[in-house]
Amino acid sequence: MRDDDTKTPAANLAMRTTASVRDDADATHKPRRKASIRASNETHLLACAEAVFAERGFEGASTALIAERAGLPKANLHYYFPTKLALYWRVLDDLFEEWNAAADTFDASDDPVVAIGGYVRAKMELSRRRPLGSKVWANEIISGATHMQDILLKRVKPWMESRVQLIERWIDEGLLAPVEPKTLLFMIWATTQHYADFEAQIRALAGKRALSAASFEATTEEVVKMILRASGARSPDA
Amino acid sequence: MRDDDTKTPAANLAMRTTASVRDDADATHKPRRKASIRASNETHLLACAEAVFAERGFEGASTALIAERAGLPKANLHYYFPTKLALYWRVLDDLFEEWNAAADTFDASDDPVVAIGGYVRAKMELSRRRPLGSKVWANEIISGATHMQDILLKRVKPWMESRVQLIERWIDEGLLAPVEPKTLLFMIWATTQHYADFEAQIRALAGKRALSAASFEATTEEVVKMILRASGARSPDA
DNA sequence: GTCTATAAGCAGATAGAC
DNA sequence: GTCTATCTGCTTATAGAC
Repeated sequence: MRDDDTKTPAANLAMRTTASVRDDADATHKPRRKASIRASNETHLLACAEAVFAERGFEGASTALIAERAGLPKANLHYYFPTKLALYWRVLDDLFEEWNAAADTFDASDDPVVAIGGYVRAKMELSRRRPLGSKVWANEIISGATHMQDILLKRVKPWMESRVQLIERWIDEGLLAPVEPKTLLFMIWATTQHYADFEAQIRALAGKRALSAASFEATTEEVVKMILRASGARSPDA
Repeated sequence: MRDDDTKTPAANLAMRTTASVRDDADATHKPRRKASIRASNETHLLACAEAVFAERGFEGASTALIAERAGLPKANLHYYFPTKLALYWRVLDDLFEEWNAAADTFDASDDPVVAIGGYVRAKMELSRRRPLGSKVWANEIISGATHMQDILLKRVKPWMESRVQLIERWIDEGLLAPVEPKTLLFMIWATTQHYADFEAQIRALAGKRALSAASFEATTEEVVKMILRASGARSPDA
């Protein structure tokens, strides 16, 4: 009944939303309580797993440490997630959902200044709100992205290709400088994710205050300005 | 006699250059041969260690795997490097030396177009030539930079602070847009290192040809152009 | 300087009582 | 659904013959 835990992240995406309500048809209150215990423990374990995978990578993370952080015996972790890999896949799934939500902001407007600016802000906000998730993603890619080929090829690549066409259209319309679209997208990803992934370096070099709420917002606007300048974006004439 | 292997990376920097010639005063040829065997084995082990640390992070890497890649018994690895941590520190040391060499290009000219453009090219070239090293560095920072505090605080921070002053001077002279200097430096690091660290993602999204020599050179010039535009750099009037 | 054998401990995963 | 005890194998590091 927990087959979904052993499938790849991409296969998992389709099934997961229905999983947490599968017992609700039952008449007694026991299944509902069980289901909510399950949901709450799974969520908690996923959050702790995200932190440990971020700090130590997949191979370096131990299920014992994840369970300890969650305040549960290691055997409970294996009750909810049969293998370390299944747990890891669930973490990657959740991260892609957030990535996907931010990606939507790219289509908020036909004005490249609004679209690109909004996307950069969304990615910066994601770095601020969920830096551990960004680190897990980065670790996975650095290690060769072996567990993410499905997500990259079936989800990220199609998104990128259609955004490349949109950028090329903007260039044709004279709303963007003649940039290589992929280079622009990579620059946006690299720069915004840097504030999550390289947090420790920024803290060491620029001091703790560099990551305070007010300072982070100012940095976000700096990044937006620089990316817009780099891309040569201008708003269409009204 | 191998005390240097157990010190921190920063302490190591000062001693290492003299270490490999310490037996040369000896009259017999034996010490020289021994020294060169040592040098060659150490170099080989360091290269293999860099690859394994890049793929799996510090905690995930095993000395057994490093030794196997080097074609040596594990005990030999421990003969040259007493602990896994000592080996890791030596790898980080070597990486910082390369980082430092690239950093020098920033001072090649008083013209911000030449200085910034040259630095971006040097960092891109480093990403192309030694992607594994960049990945080890990234892994270390993502994991909290616990083993790099010395290098960051004593070496990188002073360099950054003096470059920040240089950038502020350029802004005062009207040769750069009024950017936040640190944000510009972080954007340069993030964007250039992305081509090493996120190699697997680029390959999956843009295809293998994206990293061919000709294509990489074209991308480098794209990145240079975009960074220069982002910073609003212009050459001083002659 | 090389390498087999092994110590001491931690990893992922499971059995089975409660 | 929880948790102790345990299996099996891999981890870092060392001993000691050659």
